[in-house]
Amino acid sequence: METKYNIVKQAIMSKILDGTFQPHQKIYSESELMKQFDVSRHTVRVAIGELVTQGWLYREQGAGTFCVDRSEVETSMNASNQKNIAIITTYISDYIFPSIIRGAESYLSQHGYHVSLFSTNNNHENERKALNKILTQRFDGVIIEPTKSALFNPNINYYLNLERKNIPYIMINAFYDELDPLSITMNDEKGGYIQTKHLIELGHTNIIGFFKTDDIQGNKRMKGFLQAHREHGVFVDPSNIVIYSSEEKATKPVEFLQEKLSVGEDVPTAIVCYNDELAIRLLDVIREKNLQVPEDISIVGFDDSFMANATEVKLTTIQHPKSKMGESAAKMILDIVKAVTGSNKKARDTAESIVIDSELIIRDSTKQINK
Amino acid sequence: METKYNIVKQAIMSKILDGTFQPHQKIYSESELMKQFDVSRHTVRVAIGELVTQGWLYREQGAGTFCVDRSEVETSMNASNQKNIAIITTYISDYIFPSIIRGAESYLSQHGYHVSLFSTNNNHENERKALNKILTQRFDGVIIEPTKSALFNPNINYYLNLERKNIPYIMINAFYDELDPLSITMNDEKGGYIQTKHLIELGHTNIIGFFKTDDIQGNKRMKGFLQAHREHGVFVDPSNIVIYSSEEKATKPVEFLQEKLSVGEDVPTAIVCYNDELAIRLLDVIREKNLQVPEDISIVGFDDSFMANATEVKLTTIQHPKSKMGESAAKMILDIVKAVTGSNKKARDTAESIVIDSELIIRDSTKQINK
DNA sequence: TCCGATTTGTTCGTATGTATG
DNA sequence: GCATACATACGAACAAATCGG
Repeated sequence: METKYNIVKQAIMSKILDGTFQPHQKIYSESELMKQFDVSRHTVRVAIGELVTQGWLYREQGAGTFCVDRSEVETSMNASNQKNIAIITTYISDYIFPSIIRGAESYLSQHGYHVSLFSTNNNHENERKALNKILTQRFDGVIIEPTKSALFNPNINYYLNLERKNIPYIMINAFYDELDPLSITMNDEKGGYIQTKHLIELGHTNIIGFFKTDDIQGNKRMKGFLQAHREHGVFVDPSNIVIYSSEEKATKPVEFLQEKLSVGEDVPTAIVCYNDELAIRLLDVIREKNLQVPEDISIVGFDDSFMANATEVKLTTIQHPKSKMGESAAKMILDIVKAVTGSNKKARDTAESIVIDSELIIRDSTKQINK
Repeated sequence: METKYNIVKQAIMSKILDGTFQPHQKIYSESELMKQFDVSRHTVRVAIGELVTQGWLYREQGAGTFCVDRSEVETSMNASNQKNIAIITTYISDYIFPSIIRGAESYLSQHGYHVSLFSTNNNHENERKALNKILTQRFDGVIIEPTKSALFNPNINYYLNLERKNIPYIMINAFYDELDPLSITMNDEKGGYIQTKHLIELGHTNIIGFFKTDDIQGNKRMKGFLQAHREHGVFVDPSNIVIYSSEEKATKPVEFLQEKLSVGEDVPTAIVCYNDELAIRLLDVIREKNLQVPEDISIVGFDDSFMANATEVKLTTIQHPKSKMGESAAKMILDIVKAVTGSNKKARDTAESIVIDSELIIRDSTKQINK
């Protein structure tokens, strides 16, 4: 027990225990300790190394070696360092979510984290169950795609509980306004705006807009839709705005368009869709009525999903980074997680929400109108 | 992560996990490792040091370094019934896998289990990493979609270690023959058979078959393709069979068909595709050549994916249960998990692999030929 | 019981890389 | 840009424990 590194180790221990080194305070540098004990750097490093693995100190390259706050250790130590990140999405298999999940999974697994998946099917009850499990078991962080973000969220308490338990979370695609969380979202208002602007500039004035309004995205896109009309001095026929909920997505817009195209008069020349999924659905309706896209009707999607390219008529749509967004979300949550566990408050405070700019991708489903 | 000591550390970890180093067995001496990795003793000691502090190895001066018996540690750890199921797939975001994952997630979360996701991108190295994590952390069961199932699998040892650790696993879509595991698969041979039979009965005799042959599914579908020809007395032109690997999937088949259609003579009248993804890709090629489906060329897909319905020409294809398969897999693994933990061996022994019958879905991409 | 070969433990010196402030 | 501090890596030496002959 009278090895040199053990002497150094014990000396440092004493200073921690007698309070000379307070939590988060920098201890002597390695070269300082070399002088004090007249030993080599290697010996000092062995001594400090053992104290680090035993959880008394932590090192920060370029800054120094610091004393750990034991009180914090016990709260986070309560579970084995499993390195788990949870992802809650509305749908796992549909649409753009698989890509988002893949992007996140790829980044997280590269950094040694597990990815646990929960899907809510856009249902608050399921969201509650998922949050319940996350609170019960051990997770280091959560990436959440909010369920029905435009409606009042009955699970607010669960989110507040996450905060109380020091489990960081971020939101993607949308966020609950009340919580003011860190988030990565699209600029949906601008998206709706440029969808519509594009059509107006092509000469369209009779444009139907379909918006899913239980998610906040739909509301914002509608806002952009209206703004584009206003700015270009085009009057919006109120009956040209169709709002629907997740539950109605397979029926209401389709039926509305069938009706509208059957009447034969006041037929719209263009359609703004909440997303590509709807656009594809409406494409079928248009085909049934023996109309051509884009000759008879122009149509704009949103999200640039795989669907936009799978059809014969390649969709004009708004770009969505998908797997890149998943990756960004993963990076953001890991940065925060490390800041929390590493008792380095700085990164947490400097983290900022990201709003991704919306850009139009022009393909073959929109066309200049010649009246 | 690419530090020398980390390389050595990971290498030793692998040998522990794949069973090369048995509990209490002596591992290579420091000087041995120095030679093997061509590093200094210091580096070797750092690597071993970390593994010792992490509880994988223990050192005895004068004797050597030994492997810790994890089973002793884990039986006590076992108490924390975390209820985790891991799913390893080749791709998370592509094609039919999201649906499979959703089916499994839905069933498992309803039964109080977590779902952790791993994707291999059809790469053995990534598969190894995933298995590594599953062996290291605590999982109750694993659902695996094999990576390149037709090729020799270098990770067999990891699977055997799963068995040794009493972590049950099942395979979906395909399986490694050597392991003879419980599995849920399609009847791929019949699938290829009825794809082809359908075309032959429509009068086609000049049929190209595209098969991805690094997965076992492709080999079986090709077998069915050949059998259908044989049974109907139709000669197969060897140049009409195109095999490709995952890496070539975006290029080789497309280029082959472009070439074939350019020649102008001996143009095929029908195409059998390994899956819908390829069918859609080839549909574009056919369009470029100003040919019509199904008037000029009939085409049959496989899997009945979302793509089969997204295009203007709805694909004739083979039905795949997708989310139902995920659900079945989830049910099967839970049954086994419960049997193992409940020390009720019966259910485990009675569990049987499922082969799902293949059925043809006839849509608009195939047509009677009139010569 | 002792010897010698092997193996891990401790310590020093040196050099270069990288992050921080 | 610069000094400081930690991170990785090589080389060398001697000490202490183990084990087979």
